[in-house]
Amino acid sequence: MSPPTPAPSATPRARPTIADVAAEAGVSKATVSRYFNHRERLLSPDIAARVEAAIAKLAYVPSPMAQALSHGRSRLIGLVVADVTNPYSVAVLRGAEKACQDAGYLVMLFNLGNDRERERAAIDALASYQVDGFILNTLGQGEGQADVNTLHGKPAVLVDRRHAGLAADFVSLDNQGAMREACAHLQQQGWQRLLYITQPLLGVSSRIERTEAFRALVSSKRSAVRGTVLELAAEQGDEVLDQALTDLLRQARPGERCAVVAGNSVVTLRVAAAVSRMGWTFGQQLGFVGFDDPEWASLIRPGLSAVAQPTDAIGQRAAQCLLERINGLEGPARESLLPGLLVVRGSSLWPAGAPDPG
Amino acid sequence: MSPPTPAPSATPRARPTIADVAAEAGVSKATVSRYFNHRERLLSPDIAARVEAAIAKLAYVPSPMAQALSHGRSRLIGLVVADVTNPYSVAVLRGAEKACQDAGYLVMLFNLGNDRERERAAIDALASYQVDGFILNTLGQGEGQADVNTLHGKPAVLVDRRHAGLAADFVSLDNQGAMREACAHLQQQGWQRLLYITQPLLGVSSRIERTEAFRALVSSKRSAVRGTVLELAAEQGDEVLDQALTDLLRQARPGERCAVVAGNSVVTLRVAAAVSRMGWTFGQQLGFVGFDDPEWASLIRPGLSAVAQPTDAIGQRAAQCLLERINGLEGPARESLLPGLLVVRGSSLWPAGAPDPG
DNA sequence: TTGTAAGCGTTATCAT
DNA sequence: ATGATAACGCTTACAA
Repeated sequence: MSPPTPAPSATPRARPTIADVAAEAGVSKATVSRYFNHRERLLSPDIAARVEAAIAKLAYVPSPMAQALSHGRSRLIGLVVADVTNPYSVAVLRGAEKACQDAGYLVMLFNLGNDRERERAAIDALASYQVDGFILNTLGQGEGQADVNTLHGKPAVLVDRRHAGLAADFVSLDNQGAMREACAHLQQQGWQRLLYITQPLLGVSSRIERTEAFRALVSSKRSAVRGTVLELAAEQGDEVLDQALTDLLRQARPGERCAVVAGNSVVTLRVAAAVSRMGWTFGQQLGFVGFDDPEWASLIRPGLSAVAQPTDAIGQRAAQCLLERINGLEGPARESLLPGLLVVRGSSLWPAGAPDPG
Repeated sequence: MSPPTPAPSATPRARPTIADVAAEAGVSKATVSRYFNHRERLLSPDIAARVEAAIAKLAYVPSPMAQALSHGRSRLIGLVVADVTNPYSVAVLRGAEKACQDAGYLVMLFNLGNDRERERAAIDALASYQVDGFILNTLGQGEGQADVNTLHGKPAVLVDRRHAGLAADFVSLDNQGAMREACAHLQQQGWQRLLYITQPLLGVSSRIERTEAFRALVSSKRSAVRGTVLELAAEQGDEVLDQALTDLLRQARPGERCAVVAGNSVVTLRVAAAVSRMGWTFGQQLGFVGFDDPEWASLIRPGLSAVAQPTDAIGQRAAQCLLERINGLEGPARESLLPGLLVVRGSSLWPAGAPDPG
């Protein structure tokens, strides 16, 4: 309907600015800005309509960077991950990213590559982009440890790992409940001698909590099972693990059956390799339940039982918490402990033909 | 040494700006800016020293957003991933992210969640943040397909998947070479009847290239092996796969041994599950080589042979290409095809005790 | 209700 | 070699 309006500038390719829209609509820049920010409160319908038409015609989109510079909000969320290679982190990331996108935020990712010294640098870099908040799944240890000051006054939510000096919202698997479920299931199936294998604690809260929960369970008066803990470092050779498993069986009392609880899928992988090396079969010589439920858990005969983490929900909850804080919610740090799901497969079942556990 | 200098402003917590540094050093803002941008060319040593001291004292860090607004560069790289859940994508992401960080760039991540319609929205969102370039690992299909216009004049590099309408640098596994190596190995080990299983092609270039390479190999005059292709969709039930495998063996000529080549680790997972269902053993009833080398490949007895992708190198090369373009490199689109690494495990070895393949 | 003008923190073009 | 000053695209007092 309207005649084509050749842009006055020589380069019509550049993104239109708020000034272009203002000119097109015959109003001031402020009015266009108000169209986006305070439309209902203070803008007459006819002017609003003209602005809207101009915006549509020029396909104008506000520049978040300019908005950030002026207004101080960037619609950006900084996500710091200890290790993108870790499937758990990625799964959480996915949930968080989705929730953020739905709320109109973009996620800036920073991967620590497991280098704890880079944590502070990561946060500073993100902060320099005026991110509105942080989602942190990091070590929380070492030189560059994050503290309240580092966050430049922006809210943060911690995922999976608490930080000593940081009173922020915290979202994680209910480690204690998950451990209780795993051990109760093993015990009920007749596995009485348990070995919990974890990566080195190194101050990582989730590892510590799982280990403590395990210790509490096996040392409780009412508990019928015995238990030991093994910290297994990546640098340690397979002999260490093989030896530990051999010892486990050797030290069992007559008739006492042994099972391993793995602290996460990294450990699960090593245990599965070890069992393969020994020529054992899960559910026979050795029972097994692992934290995390990797896609290949059902491929290891006769299927690895696992406590699946609600990773997507954790990510979404983290994003939700953060967005609430960004929107001004005050109050003390909150804690969301989400329940795990015990997936029972062959590795933890009492073998058919064996004497009944009851 | 120097006496404490109480900040004149009431809020000493705010990040220092270039103006603060200028005041502290007793110079103009322009001089401070020059200290960062054209230090060597035009700045006297003594002034430079004063500026440097002020910067150190105030712990000043330039604001990338303001720089982006003014100068047009954001030191940001937009990374669009079809699916963060895909370990391949993540591995590449990791390599790219590392290279970008080393070059002083930050990575903004956008996950499509395999929704091809969101590709355009992702690029627009990233572009609105003035990203200096794009790394794209996407579908390149559907409504929101990226084209040159979408990129807002910013350079892009394509990873793993070509786009029809996009003449950008391209980095990927050498699919043809990898397929040749996989098939040659199988043939040499005596597997003569091959079934290539791929996810539905759907216009994805890597899938198409692998499939075409396979077809060319098995139909070549000099080839001693026969071959078939199966497109297996996620929606299709396991019966389809089980039937295909059963047919494969049934249709083999007497003495002809059958093997599967899997197009990626998703397919590998399904094939491994199927073989487990049938009670077969890899390397016996069925030979196997898969594209991608997931961490659990060695756990499936007797070990799954695989063509490992140089994911880290692919990511780094992608970042390198992009940074070169950002720094002004002109010229036609380049192609980097990186070689895969054949990892031989039991699944593709001629079983001991079987008649010699030679 | 709408317009004017002063920032936000940089960089770049002028002068000097 | 250094200092004003005008952008960059937007928001928001303050005026009208």
